[in-house]
Parts: sequence; C-alpha cells; structure tokens
Amino acid sequence: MGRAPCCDKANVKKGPWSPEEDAKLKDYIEKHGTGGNWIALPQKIGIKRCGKSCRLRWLNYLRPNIKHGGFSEEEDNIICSLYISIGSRWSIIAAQLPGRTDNDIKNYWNTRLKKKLLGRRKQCHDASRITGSTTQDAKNGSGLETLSNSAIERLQLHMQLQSLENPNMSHHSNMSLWPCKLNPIQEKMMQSLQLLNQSSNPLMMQHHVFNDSPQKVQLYGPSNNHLHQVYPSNVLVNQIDHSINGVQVGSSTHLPETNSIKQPSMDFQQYCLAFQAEIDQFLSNKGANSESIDQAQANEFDLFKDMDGAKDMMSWWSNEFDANSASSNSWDSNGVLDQPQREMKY
DNA sequence: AAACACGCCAACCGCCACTAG
DNA sequence: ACTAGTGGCGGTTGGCGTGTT
Repeated sequence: MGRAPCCDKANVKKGPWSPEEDAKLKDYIEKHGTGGNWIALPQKIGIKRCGKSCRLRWLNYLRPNIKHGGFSEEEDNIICSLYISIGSRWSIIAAQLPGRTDNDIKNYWNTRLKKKLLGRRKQCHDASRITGSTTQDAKNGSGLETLSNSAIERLQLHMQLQSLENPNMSHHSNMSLWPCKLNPIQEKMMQSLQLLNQSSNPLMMQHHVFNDSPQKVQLYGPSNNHLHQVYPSNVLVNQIDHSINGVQVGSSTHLPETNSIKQPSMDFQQYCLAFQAEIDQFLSNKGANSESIDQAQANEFDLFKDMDGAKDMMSWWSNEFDANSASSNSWDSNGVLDQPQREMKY
C-alpha cells in the first residue's frame, strides 16, 4: 500500500495560476501567515489547489523580494563555484543568493550556465569527429549512465579547471582536450579555484566566522544541511574578485579579521568517497561491458578518455582531504552550527 | 506563411527526512 | 518503536514564445 496522497488529486486544479488565485493566496498569507500548515491552506482560502502547489507558488513567485532573471556575473560565479563544490543542492546555493529561488537557479543552471561552461564537451567531440577519432554516431548506451550527470558535470568542470591550473598533473590534464580559450566565467572560476586551493582545501572554501557583520549569509559544506560558517555576504564575492584581478591573496590575510578558521566537516570525505565510488563503479562496468559500450559514446565524453586520470584525481582529492584531516583537529563538525541534518543523497 | 526546432521556465511529481501522536 | 502527516528538495515535464528552415 502506497502512502496517502497529500490532497485529492481529482479535485485540485493544476497548471498555471490565475491572477485571482495569486491574489487570494498572497492576501491570506500576508494577513495570516501560512498557519504552519500548507495542506490546509487552500481550503481556508477557498482555492482548489494542492497545498504543496500553494507553497511552491508562494516561495517561487509571490513571496516578497523575489528576483527573476537577470543573473549577474557575480551570481554566475557563486553558482558555478558552489555547484562544483556541492553539486545540485539548489536550495543551499539559493541561500547564498538573496532573492533567488532554488527553482530559478536550477532552471538557470540547466538552461544557460551549464551550456556556457560545458558546451566545450560538444566542441571537443566535434573536433574529434573531424580528426576521425569518432566513427559512429552516439547511441543511447548503458555505461555512462552509471555516473550521475551531476557527478560527470562536476568532475568535468573540476578536471577542466584543475588541469589548467596544474599542468604537472599530466595524467588528468590532457591539454589537447582544452583547445579553446576559456570564456570569462571559466577564467574566473579557474582563478577562484586557484585561490581556494591556496588555502589547502581543494574545492571547498575556507571557513571563517565573523563577528558583528551587518550582513551575513550562510554557507554550507557538502553535507546537505550542515551549516559550516557565516560569511558577510561580500566575502565570497571579494574572494572571487581578488582572484579575478590577479591579486595574490591569502584568504586569511586579505579577508576581514576572523576569529576562527574552520575546515569542512568529515562529510566532505564521505562526499569524495561517494563520488569516487561512482567512478569506480563506472570503471568496473566499463571494464565488464567494454565491448558493449559504444565507442562513439565514449568519445562523446572525451574528458573520460583517461578514466584512470579521473580516478587518480579523486584519489588526490580524497587524499588531500586526508592530509588536511591528519594535520588538523578541526575537521570534525565541532564548528558546525547545529542544523537539522539529513542523510546525504548521491 | 507554415512547419519545425529550440530555449525557457513555471509547475508537477515522487522521494526522503522530520515530527507529533 | 512505529506510523501517518507534512515540509522540503531535486529531477522532470509540458506549454509557450522565439528563432530557423
């Protein structure tokens, strides 16, 4: 027996909201609040909508101070940096961008930013076709699905940036795969990652806790709801801006006084390990079914021609974490402000 | 002008975590 | 400890507008 539906599906309206419905919902919530029960709300207001639908409409559209469209370059940078760090945790990313909703950011990423940043995958593919390395059109195959899209994208982005940053890591810096000039966002991401890596903490930002900051935003670590730090909203931007301007900054010297520097919680290691496990699984499937994997599809993902490189990178990523962990007592979650915690989902 | 392809985005769906009883 | 109800989240879908052929 499945769980009971939250509302009578047959008796609720679906589809776009009418201005009247919007007005009713907005009016009611502004006067009375949600009453702590979205499910009961539509009945009170007298609209035939599912409570969840009301909640979504309010949060994504009717709520005051919502911004739509017109993402700034700063916002792009923040979204990209956080996506690389934590993946598609849109609500967490949205929390860093006042006035933005997770839905908006998700749409923006899926429709624009992703293409902007990963578009070169197609370019590389096209290039390989020109050189004759691809002989068949891609078919829908099984192997690559093993690695989640999010993982692929993050890995791609990270490898892309990492290889440019550190050419010595030759095994995962097949520069021939990066034939193109970086676009401005990619350059900025690249630079901001350099800055982040200078703080000996790959991908993750250093954790500062500020006192008396008039405007604070919350930054989360990789674990879903772990609140790791409180930043003044300008700091993240400053970090990126400084790096963009080529200013060699150590985060602890050029950023405002901190009273503590914290490292990510151990969940980051779990996160890396899970990511690595995904790659391992992918590799083992690839090995087991190597003949069944379409070569053209593999070429579609040129970045994974050297999957051992990807694996090595994950080892490096995890080891880096371990090294930090060993040298610091602050990897635990002592500094993590308590938040209701959920299991990480991958 | 019509047909088609593509991009965008609001809204829906299903799952999971939390909580009160 | 268990269960039902609810909130919250991320993935996906479908409709609409715009561009291209």
